[in-house]
Amino acid sequence: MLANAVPLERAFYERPTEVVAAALIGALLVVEDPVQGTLAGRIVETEAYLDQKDRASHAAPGPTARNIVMFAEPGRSYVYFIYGMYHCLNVVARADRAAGAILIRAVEPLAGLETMAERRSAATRWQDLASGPGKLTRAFGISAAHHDLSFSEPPLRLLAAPDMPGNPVMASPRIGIRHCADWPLRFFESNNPCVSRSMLNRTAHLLHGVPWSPEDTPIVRP
DNA sequence: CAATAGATCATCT
DNA sequence: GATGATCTATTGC
Repeated sequence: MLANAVPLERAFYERPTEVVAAALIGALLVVEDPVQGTLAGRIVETEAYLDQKDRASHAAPGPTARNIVMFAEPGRSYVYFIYGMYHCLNVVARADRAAGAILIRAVEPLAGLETMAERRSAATRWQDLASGPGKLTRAFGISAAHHDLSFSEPPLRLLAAPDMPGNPVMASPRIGIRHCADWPLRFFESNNPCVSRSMLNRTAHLLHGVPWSPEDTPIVRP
């Protein structure tokens, strides 16, 4: 599967952030570990973080030392450290020259499961090796060393979704934020056991056509 | 099941 | 000095 997979090209990332976030569902994340070899997973959950009008986004205050890559070249990584303990992996993407990034929240492990299991001893089933943004970076060994790298060459690669049947994509509010908590910018594959938390008890809906964006505005904005 | 506490630090006010 | 795009263990129904 990995042998025939094609890297995502620049045009893929140069679209509205929420469109790219939805389109990443089903794509393959591949990380070359210098010691353990190839680790791979199929993306099953993402969240879009927009520009200054999105108060939940790191880009909201405008460019700073930490978030500057969100304003820079699409198709590169934005890795940050949070809660004194975890790293989060983002993909820079947007249509204009504003800012935007997509948090990779969960993947379905495909290769390197033994390495992931060693690093994620708390996981009791393979579906939970990377079923959350912090779990994923721990399983894949992603750290600050992976910040601001291209996704088009090792050690970080994003490959187009293989021509495989996948379940429908759904949208819901983002998780773990205070501001703009109603914006439906979380995307996940329905009925996939590798999606983080429970998708129940949350208002999720099937994604028809392009994802919602703030300009559409039926949602109550703070 | 659901709710909560604690770990732990880079970043920004 | 407070905050946070989290995870895990533990407690209580």
